[in-house]
Amino acid sequence: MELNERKLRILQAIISDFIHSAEPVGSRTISRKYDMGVSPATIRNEMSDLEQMGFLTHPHTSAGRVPSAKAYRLYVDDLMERHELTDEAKQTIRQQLDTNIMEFDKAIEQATRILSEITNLISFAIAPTSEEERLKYVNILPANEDTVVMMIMAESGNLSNAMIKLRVPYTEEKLALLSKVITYNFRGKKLDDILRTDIIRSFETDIEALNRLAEFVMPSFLSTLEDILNVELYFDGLTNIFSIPEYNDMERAREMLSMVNRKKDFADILLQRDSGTIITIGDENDFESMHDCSLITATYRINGKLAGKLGVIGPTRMRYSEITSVIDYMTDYLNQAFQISDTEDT
Amino acid sequence: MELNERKLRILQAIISDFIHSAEPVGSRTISRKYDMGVSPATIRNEMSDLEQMGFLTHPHTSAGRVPSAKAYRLYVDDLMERHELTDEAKQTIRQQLDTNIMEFDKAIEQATRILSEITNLISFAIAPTSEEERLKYVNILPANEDTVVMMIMAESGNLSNAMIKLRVPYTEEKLALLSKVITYNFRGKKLDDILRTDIIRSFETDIEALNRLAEFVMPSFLSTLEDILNVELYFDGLTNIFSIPEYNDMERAREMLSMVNRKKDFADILLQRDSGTIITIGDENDFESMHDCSLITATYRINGKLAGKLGVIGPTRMRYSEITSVIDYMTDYLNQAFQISDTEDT
DNA sequence: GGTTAGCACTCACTAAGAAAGAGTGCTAAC
DNA sequence: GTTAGCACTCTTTCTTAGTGAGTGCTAACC
Repeated sequence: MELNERKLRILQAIISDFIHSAEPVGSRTISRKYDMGVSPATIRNEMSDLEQMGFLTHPHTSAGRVPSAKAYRLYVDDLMERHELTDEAKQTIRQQLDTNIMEFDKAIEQATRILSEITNLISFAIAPTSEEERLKYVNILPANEDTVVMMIMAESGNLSNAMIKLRVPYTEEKLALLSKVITYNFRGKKLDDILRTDIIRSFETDIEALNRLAEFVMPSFLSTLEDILNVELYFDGLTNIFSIPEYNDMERAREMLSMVNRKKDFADILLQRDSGTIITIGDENDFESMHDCSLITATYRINGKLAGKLGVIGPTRMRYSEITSVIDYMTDYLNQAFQISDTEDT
Repeated sequence: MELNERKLRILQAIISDFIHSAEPVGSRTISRKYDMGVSPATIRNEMSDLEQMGFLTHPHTSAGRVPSAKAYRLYVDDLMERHELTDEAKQTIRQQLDTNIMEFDKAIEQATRILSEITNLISFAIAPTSEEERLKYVNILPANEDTVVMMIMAESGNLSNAMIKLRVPYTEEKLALLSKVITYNFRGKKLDDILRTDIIRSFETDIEALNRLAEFVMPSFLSTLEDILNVELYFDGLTNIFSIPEYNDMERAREMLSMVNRKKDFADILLQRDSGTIITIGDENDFESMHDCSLITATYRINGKLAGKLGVIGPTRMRYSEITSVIDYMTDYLNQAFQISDTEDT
């Protein structure tokens, strides 16, 4: 059977109606609202064809039609019009994502927040995977009498701190010296590799007092490196679930949130996805538990290299067009903002 | 009417049964499970008295009894036995809260997580209010070619970073100098006061190049100070709401989460509370929307001065005894861990 | 041959009624 | 003061019937 012009128009009408109403769409609704120029009966015939072709389903005999994953796929690939963000929308995003005063992890967190606010879905972001991450320098500074703070800077600009409680006295000079020694030893090495070396052996200085300090500092150094390497996962808009009709059922809402709560698993799902803006709809998702969700992710880059992901998860019925536009705009913006050789002039 | 021995025993039985079952408790249940030595009829009479005294209510004529806020108050003040944490429980908490390698804000965040896991309720913490917070030093370090990172250390050990994108070239020496100048200018001053001064005027150096750098740095400096002063609010265990029978009703679950989502308001509620371990039950809470919740908060201190709060929110039916023990143990531990003159030897 | 009106049919949803079960409240006897 | 007995209340669950939205089929129409 052929997917002719009229069938496409009807399908499109059904999809956009359903996306907004969340109610199965009947033939009369279409003929009334979308001015097809044919009677409901004709539309019914077409709908019946579309159903046979796998684009529509029936919750039950006497209900209207609901788009299938296949229909959304067609819609996303061919039918939907590209949504252009208004200038105000763009400006709001830029303002709230003011990257001049943010480290990128804060910016990502903020992006997640904005995204859930705009889309009314659950949004998430995963920080860049940093297997290639290399150490830039370490800096140890005094905090209190018996506490120091260690800053670890990675080449990408990824930054992490640790407070370390020392059991030995220190002076600022010694800290500075120790920082230099550690930096000298490990600069330019992959964090991953540093973690794998037998650090206690590889690290040796002839200065006794420094070694004593290092004894306290090294464990924190390692665990902080681990922290940096751990993929950080951000979520926002979890309570939006209450305004999504698909999750009016307590059981489904719980299921959704518990899926999102198994952060390790969810991070794996994200890490496995290809780069670029990817939409997976319903059973296109590899995981059983996501068979009636859609997932949209896009990749952002820090300095053109490290890549993280930003996206939303929700019911298959979602406003794909607007949402992808927002996500794309945000990732574009982040890419620019965290480009190392950003030489634009303002 | 007098609250005699037997009435108290019955009340206690009802409360502990209801705390675990979440079902209205009938006279037969009490006589069967708690071996009162009297018949259900007698217990019914006593229950009727207790109801008249305001300790019990009736969802409807033919249901069992449910403790009122007044009953929980009595229970919390007089009836409940102090719950002693097991050594394993204590050890688990200590292990997970390993403060040797954490700044206090991470520790607080972690504490919130542990608390919700143990209690199966929604837990929260508010970072110390820092009106008295004073600047210790500022340190600006290179990050990338055109980006630097500014570290602001407060006297309490509160630490904050900002990445700053410069539009002018810099050298490490200049950054170090600028750090020193800023530190020199503002060291020991209240963050609050620094924010209020006309910073551009008050801050002047005769070195032209430095001024140019400062131009880019100062806005970030200020906004980071603001960040530190903003009370940070942590939540965890939000999805626990699905396993609490009181929130089986979608509407109530949403209400609960939306209350907790209005972070500003919720922070205000917390800030208004007295210090120490405070339990407010049902309509003892000032806010209408919290009239069927109980709130338990405890105060922790950083360096004996700055005080934040840690606690849980849930239905009035909660395991007060265990929960307060856990919270108290955690705050005690935090107090010790972040005591400035901690001289214990291990 | 495509289009349409007409109509029987399906199925979710709602309301109303009936039956069951848990628990109270009262009374009268112990 | 305590208890057994029993009527009564109210929720919960299960039926049953009615309603309405929407389909699917057929026969007529252009």
